[in-house]
Amino acid sequence: MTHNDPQKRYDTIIRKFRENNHKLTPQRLAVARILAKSEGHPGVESIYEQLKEDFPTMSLATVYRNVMLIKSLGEVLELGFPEGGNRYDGNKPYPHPHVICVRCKKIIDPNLTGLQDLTQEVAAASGFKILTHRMDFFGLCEECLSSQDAD
Amino acid sequence: MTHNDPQKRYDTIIRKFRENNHKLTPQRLAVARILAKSEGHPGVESIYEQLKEDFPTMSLATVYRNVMLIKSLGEVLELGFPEGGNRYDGNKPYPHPHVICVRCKKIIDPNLTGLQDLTQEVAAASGFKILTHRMDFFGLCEECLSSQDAD
DNA sequence: TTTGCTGCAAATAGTTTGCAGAGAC
DNA sequence: GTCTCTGCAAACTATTTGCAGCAAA
Repeated sequence: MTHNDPQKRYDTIIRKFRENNHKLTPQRLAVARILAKSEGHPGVESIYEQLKEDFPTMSLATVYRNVMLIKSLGEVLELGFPEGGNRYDGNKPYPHPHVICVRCKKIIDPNLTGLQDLTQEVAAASGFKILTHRMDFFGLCEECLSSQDAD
Repeated sequence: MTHNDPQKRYDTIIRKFRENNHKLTPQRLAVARILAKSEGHPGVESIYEQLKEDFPTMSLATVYRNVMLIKSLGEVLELGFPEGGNRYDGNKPYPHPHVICVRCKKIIDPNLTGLQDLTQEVAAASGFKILTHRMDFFGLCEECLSSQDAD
């Protein structure tokens, strides 16, 4: 429930690449490495910035394509936002609650002990066959609460 | 908890308009009327289509501006989606769970009895001051389950 | 050698904005 | 009469796509 081993996650993603006959390019492996740890739930722009150091010619389009590829393999959870700037979690690629700071955009995984699975109840109440879900809590993190300066 | 009286919701929105010195144009009132009942959680495009009958010159920009105005008055809940096509609920303009059909895009409000408020627990677990939340369940509605034809 | 990948630039689509005329009050 | 609102079209921005050259296997 806490944090998975980034190395194991990385190995799993690479295995999926091989199983599906995708070539192991340096750029692709680098994207996988960042998603495997997914520190801070990075966005495409953040991944791009991290990679530009090692790959000066790196293109944003390549980041998009590889993140989408890994998503299509079921190895990254995409947190899309209507305002744009999607965020990714390749460390825990299954639905789970998130807490999002509306000021600094930090995203963390809360440790909820008493969270029963609502899926059964929702299915019964709605008649739907539930496939997935999304649970986001928005607020201010401790840091942003302390520094209650202006915007 | 079920459905609010559209007339009362409409009156509330109009009152907010007056209180904040916004002019009561026919287009604005028409948007408010549709949001007050919010049947099926309409999107901007849907509102636009409904209004074009009465206002042949109606512009999409006007719908956007008035929906945003009503949102800024706290009288409509915006359900934004990363794929675009935001949906609105002016009948229950406060956070509540939604069940969304991934095929026909229907959105309903499930009647969840045993839903304790997780906000307290999330706040304790994360240190955040929680301001709002979003809870979406995605799946297939009964109609789409029955007609299991192709896409 | 073959096939898929990358980088660049152009295209896309939902939403927002500038501006001039129209309308609420 | 004043000031906001509307309608139109252009702008905006995150993301996607076409294409030619390049690299993995």
